[in-house]
Amino acid sequence: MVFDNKFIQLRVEKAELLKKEGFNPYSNDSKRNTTIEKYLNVNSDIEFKENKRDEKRHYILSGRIKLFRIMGKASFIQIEDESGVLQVYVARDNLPEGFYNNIFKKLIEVGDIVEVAGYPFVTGQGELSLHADELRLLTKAISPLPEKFHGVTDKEIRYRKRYLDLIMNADVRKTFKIRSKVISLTRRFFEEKGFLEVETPMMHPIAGGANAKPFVTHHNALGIDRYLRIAPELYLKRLIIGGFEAVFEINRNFRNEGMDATHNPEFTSIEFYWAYKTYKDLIEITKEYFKYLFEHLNLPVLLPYGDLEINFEKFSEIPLIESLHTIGKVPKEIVNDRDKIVEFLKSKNIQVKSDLSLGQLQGELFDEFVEERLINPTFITEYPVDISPLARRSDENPKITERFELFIAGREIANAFSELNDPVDQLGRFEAQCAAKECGDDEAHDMDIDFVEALSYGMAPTAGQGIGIDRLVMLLTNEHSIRDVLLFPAMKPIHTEDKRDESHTDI
RNA sequence: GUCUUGUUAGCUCAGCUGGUAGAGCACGUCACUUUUAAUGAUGUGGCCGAUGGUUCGAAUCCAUCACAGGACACCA
Repeated sequence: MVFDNKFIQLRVEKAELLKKEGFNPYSNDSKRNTTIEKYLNVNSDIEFKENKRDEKRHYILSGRIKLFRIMGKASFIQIEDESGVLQVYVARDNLPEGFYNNIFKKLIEVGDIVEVAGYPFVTGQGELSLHADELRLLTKAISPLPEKFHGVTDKEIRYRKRYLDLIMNADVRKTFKIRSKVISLTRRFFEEKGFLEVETPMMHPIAGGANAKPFVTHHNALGIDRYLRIAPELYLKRLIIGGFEAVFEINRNFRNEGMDATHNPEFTSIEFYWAYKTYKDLIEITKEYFKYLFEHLNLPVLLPYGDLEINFEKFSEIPLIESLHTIGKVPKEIVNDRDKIVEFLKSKNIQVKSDLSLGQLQGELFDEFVEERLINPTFITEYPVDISPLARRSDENPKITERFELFIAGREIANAFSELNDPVDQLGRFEAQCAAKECGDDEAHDMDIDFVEALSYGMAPTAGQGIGIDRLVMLLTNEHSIRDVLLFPAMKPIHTEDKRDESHTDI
């Protein structure tokens, strides 16, 4: 049974007793007329009043009981609502005859949600409190809360029962409020710039726009498989072709890959596309975007992140090949020589597939020696074309693309480029990806002939960018696991899924 | 996927080289009308993650599994 725990049984009995006494343990008639935060602000003058109280003021507040201190004929309880914590003084003689001894002390406890009415006063210890003349149970909690001092610290419980984590840990609520603000500010920033928010499909016939393994689902009516999207890119570009000149989408992507501190199977990104612009313009708007976030979130430009301090006034820009030498300390003479790179990697005990191209090997060098050293915001530019199947070639050097990735605290935060709009080139790149797939690269792009056809109608020169919102929020909230910025991170089921699998077959 | 650490009361945690399972909080009972994790007294509470094995005897040793944390690998 779900409720066979003895502590729960006791509480269920209390709920029954309350019903017998004529009190609904789940009443639906809250009369709350202010929040705790407002109450504390409005009554901050009470300490200067005579007797440190004002019996003429009267408020009704609600919240969950977090602490319960009974001292004979009077008690202090602490209640918490979304806005804050309030101490309430509850004395026998201020309540109806018998209520304090028989109901309050016996049947109401930590975890319950109550409504209190009374006037403001300041205690001998100097805490602005509420002097209650009425106390009512709104909701009985039949499961006891975790320990009042340590709370829940077990990560497994915190992620699986996020509601408990939120009840017990005020900072967790704060983190998710910041997350919400980041998304709201992001939306506002791009709207103010004239971008149009759009929604493109989450179920794709071809999983394109990134290199990743997709989740597969099935459409019964059509009898066909669909892929949960790994990126919205190819749809957003179709909209640019259609004549929208600035679009963005903030939404979930799904990638069927491993889970760790920076990867969750579903994650949120913003992608935006801007016609008649280049990746150079994106560097500028990205700097502006960060400035906007920092101003509106009141964050210091020298942002602490773990042991690091990141300077958000110090954005720098460096081409990938150059960074290999200047930041990664890879000998200058080898970075453009395929064989020498292979030899170098071997000497460092790094295993790579034998058939990698020069561009791919340069990417390996970057991942290995440069990425983790990029602490202050750094735009790495001019990516090799072989690792950028959707980016426009540089006019000066067809081997590299007009692309950048933004790295902060050793992590990729954004990926952007001037978009490839030559349909013939795009077709060729898809074909190369397909060849790679034949050779065992199961994350290479699939051919999307419909997209190539769309391009053939002409896409204005366009720049586009994706930003990982989860990792951005991690950075801004000083969290080091993606699970701490996702309300409900993916977790393995506790019980075996045998039954589920059986029922699955007859769909 | 590999390595590593953990899983004991509702929660936070002890439990040594194997010998009848412990504390604090919470809960029950009693006392207490200005406390701040209130306090004092007293009591209840456990399939020691699961399954096997070794042993006269296992929370403890061994193996397998499950879940979680960390590191690495994979992953642009």
